[in-house]
Order: sequence, then structure tokens, then C-alpha cells
Amino acid sequence: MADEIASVVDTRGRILDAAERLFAQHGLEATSMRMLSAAAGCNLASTNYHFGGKEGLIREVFRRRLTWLNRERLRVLDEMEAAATGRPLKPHLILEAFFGVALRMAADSEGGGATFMRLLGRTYAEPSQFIRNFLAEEYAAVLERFKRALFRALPAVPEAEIVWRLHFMLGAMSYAIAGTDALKLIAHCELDEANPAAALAPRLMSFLLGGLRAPLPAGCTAQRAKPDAKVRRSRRAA
Amino acid sequence: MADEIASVVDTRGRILDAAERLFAQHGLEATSMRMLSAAAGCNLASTNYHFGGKEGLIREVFRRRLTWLNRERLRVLDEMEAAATGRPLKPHLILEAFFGVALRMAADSEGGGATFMRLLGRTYAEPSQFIRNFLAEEYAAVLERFKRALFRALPAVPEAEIVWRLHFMLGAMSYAIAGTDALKLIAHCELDEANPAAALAPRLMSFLLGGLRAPLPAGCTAQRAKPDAKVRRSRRAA
DNA sequence: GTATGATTCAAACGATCGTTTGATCCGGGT
DNA sequence: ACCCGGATCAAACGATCGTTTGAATCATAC
Repeated sequence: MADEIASVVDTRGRILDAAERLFAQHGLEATSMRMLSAAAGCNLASTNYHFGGKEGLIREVFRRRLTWLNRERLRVLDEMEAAATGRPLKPHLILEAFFGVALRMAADSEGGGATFMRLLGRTYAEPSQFIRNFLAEEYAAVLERFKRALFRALPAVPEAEIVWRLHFMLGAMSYAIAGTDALKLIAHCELDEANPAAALAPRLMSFLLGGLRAPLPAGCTAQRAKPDAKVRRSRRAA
Repeated sequence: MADEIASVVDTRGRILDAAERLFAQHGLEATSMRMLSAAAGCNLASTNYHFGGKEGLIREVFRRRLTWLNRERLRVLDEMEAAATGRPLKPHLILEAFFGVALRMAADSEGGGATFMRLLGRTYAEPSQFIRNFLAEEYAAVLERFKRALFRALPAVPEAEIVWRLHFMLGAMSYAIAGTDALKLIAHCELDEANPAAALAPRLMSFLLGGLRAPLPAGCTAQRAKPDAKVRRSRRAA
């Protein structure tokens, strides 16, 4: 990870680091190429020379971290499936592989992973077409793998329902990572934690797992309805 | 609601409608005042005349819908608390008051409510400072009310934990509403539903409730640990 | 030392941004 | 009939955007 990221010596790396930081701070459109280049300590034309334009720069800022992130997700999932020797994985392990890797990256404040994850969370809501297409093709393969793993892990839940809930979980994580300051707005009382990013991971994990295994909505075409009803009744007591 | 919204006759209303639509489609910064005015069928200077600038226009686009939305949330909550006659409300009712109102607005595709909620969901991730301050003061009172209601409804859960989970729920909803097309990216198989916004509500609701009532993360300072352990054990069967 | 390709630079290009100006149009009150 | 304030208009302002140009600089191989 570290060998491809961040180098103080070469211009290209300094530009990427500055872009990542400023994109996360002000947004993609609000960050100008001049602002970028000044922060990287190089000329405006150099930025265009290395990346061929703003769009190329944006693509590269995401690519250098996303490829590692998604490869790591698949590696952890592969490892887990190998250890399970054919049996379906427990849902919490699948979530750990997908979201745990991302949350560990978000907790890495020195290496810039925290900055990037904040940027990534904000970019999920980006209306720009080329960003959507780019993120879609970066995520397509890994999402397909995790969808299949969840289908196997939750045979009682209709597949469409799992897709919906995967969507909800992605939203909760993106928003939680992107809006560390947004949480302060709704908190008013200071969360006493020293490192908010480290406190986030276990809390988000149990929230996501609870949402994933929630009783199905009424009128949903469940393949096995009885067990869900039992769970719903027992939860009423909590 | 309808009396303050949308009027085809006066310029001011046409500008607000056009701005709402284009902001949701291209984002706040990517939508220019000229684009706006052309879509509203009026002159560029008229837009500045009515709203005093782009910032004033943005503020008004959000204000006219947000004040109604939050007033309605409080009205429903008041109604529920009156019916409960002093007893703490069930959590699912509180979520219904907060998220149900928003989801009904998001399902109103004719009145423009769907457009606005898509815009609102995307704006939660907006890095701009003045937007954050504006949304914070619009939401401060209503969030405080719902936080207190949840504290009463879940006395066994530490208050800090509830704040975290409220944060997660807001993220899941924002993302779910803002990214109806983002869901298509991860789905690949077409969700057969005719109206995706109507299909969203019950699914999101049960997901949020499941997350809210999930077992607390390990090492969390629970005030009453025993009932949580029991719930965790019974859920393992699902 | 010198030629060569990669890199950085100051400067300018055309386009578009948000905002402002001053004239013009329109309806209701005296 | 006159006036006046609100509303709309075409036109321009200065600033900033992304991108391009052509010369200067650097490292490297011959």
C-alpha cells in the first residue's frame, strides 16, 4: 500500500496527495487546478502534464486507493471462505470483510486513508456522470462477489431484499465516514472518545449487522416466513 | 404544503422549482444561475432580484420544504405522544414519525417532493460551510426532540450509543433516497417494482429498526447488560 | 560536452461564472 | 393623466475556471 502512495519527492505524488486532501475538504468542483498545484508546490501546467486534465487527475486520485481497498476486501473474503471449507460464511464475517477493511482504512489518519475515505463517502452522492460510471466499474466485481456471499449466508432472505439492505448499509457507512463533523451537529454533547474514527468501527458494525438481520417488512415474499416471525416476537422484549 | 409550493404563474415560484430540479440533477455548484433562469423562463437578473444571489436562492429552495417537513415530523410525534398518555413511545413509532414523513415526501413524485428529497440527501454530504450551518440550524430543534424521545424509549441503551445510531440511520436514509440510480449500479438484476420510491419505505423502515435495536457492540458500557445478551442469543437463530 | 527526452515554468487563451447596471415595461393609486 | 414602485430585460463587469502554448530547465546516455 505504502509503496504506491505518497511520496514527498516526486511531483506526481505531491499533486495526488494535495488533490486528495483538497477534494475531501472542498469537494471536486470547488477545488480548482490552481489551488491544487499551489498546495502541491508545483506549476499549474505540470498538473495537466501528468494527468492530462482534471478528469484524469480525479480518476487517478480514486484509483490508487480504490484498487488496493477492493483487492484487500476480496483477499479477506477469500481467506475467510477458505477457512470455512465449503460451509456458508456467517453474515458478520462477510460484513467484516467488506466494511471492516474500509473502516480500518478510515482509521488510518497518518497515511491519508482517513482523508480518502472521507472523500469517497462524499463522492457516492456525486451527481456527475463520469464519476458514477467510474465508481461503478471499480466496484462492479467486488460487489458481485459480496452479494453472492450474502445470498449463500442468508438463504431464508429473498435476494432482492439483500440487495436493498446492502444498499442501506453502504449508505450508513458512507455517511458515517464522510460526516464526522456532521455527527457533531446532531450530538451537541461531546462524545468523550479520543479518536472518533476508532470508536466508529464497532458501533457501525453492530448497527449494520442488526439492520441486515432485521425482520423482513410485512408483505414481503419470504421463502421461509416462520423463523422471521419468531425473531420479531422475541425482539419486542428488548 | 401546496399553497406555498410551486406556482406556474409567478416568476419566483418558477425559479424555485427550476432550481430545485437542476440542483438535484447536477449539484449546487454545477448549476449556474444562467441555466436556472433559462429553465424558469426568466431573465438572469430577475433571479438575483428575487433572491439576492445564489446563496439566498439555495437557502430558499431548502427552506420552503424543510420547514414544512420538520414541522410535520414534530406534529406526528406530538400526536403519538399524546396518544401514549405519558408512557414512552415504542421505537418503531418514533422512527415512523421521523423517517416516515420524509419517505412519504420522497414518494410524492408529482408535487416535486421526490426531487427535493433527492437534493436533500445529496446535500448532507456537501462540504460547503454555509450549507452545513444552514442545515444544522434547520435541524437542531427537531433532532433534539427526537433524541429525547429515543432516550426515553430505550432506557437500557446508553445515550451516546443512540446518538451514534441516529447518525447511522440518517446516513442510510439519505443515501437510499439520493441514490435511486446508485442502487441500479449494485443491483444488476432489475428490481421488479413499478415505483421504487414506494417500495423503499417499508424496507428501509425495518432495516433502520433492526439497526437501532441491534445488540450493543462488545465492551460498550451498557446500563443493563442482561437483556441485550438474551436478545443477541435469540437472534443467532435467524 | 552535447544531444535528447522528460519535466517545469510563466503567460496567455477562450469560456463561463456570479453579480451589477441602467433602461424599459407594467399595474394601481392620487 | 400622471406618477411611482415593483418587475423584467439586454448588456456588461471583473474574476476565475480548465486548458494550451512555447520556452527554459533538468537528468541522462552517448
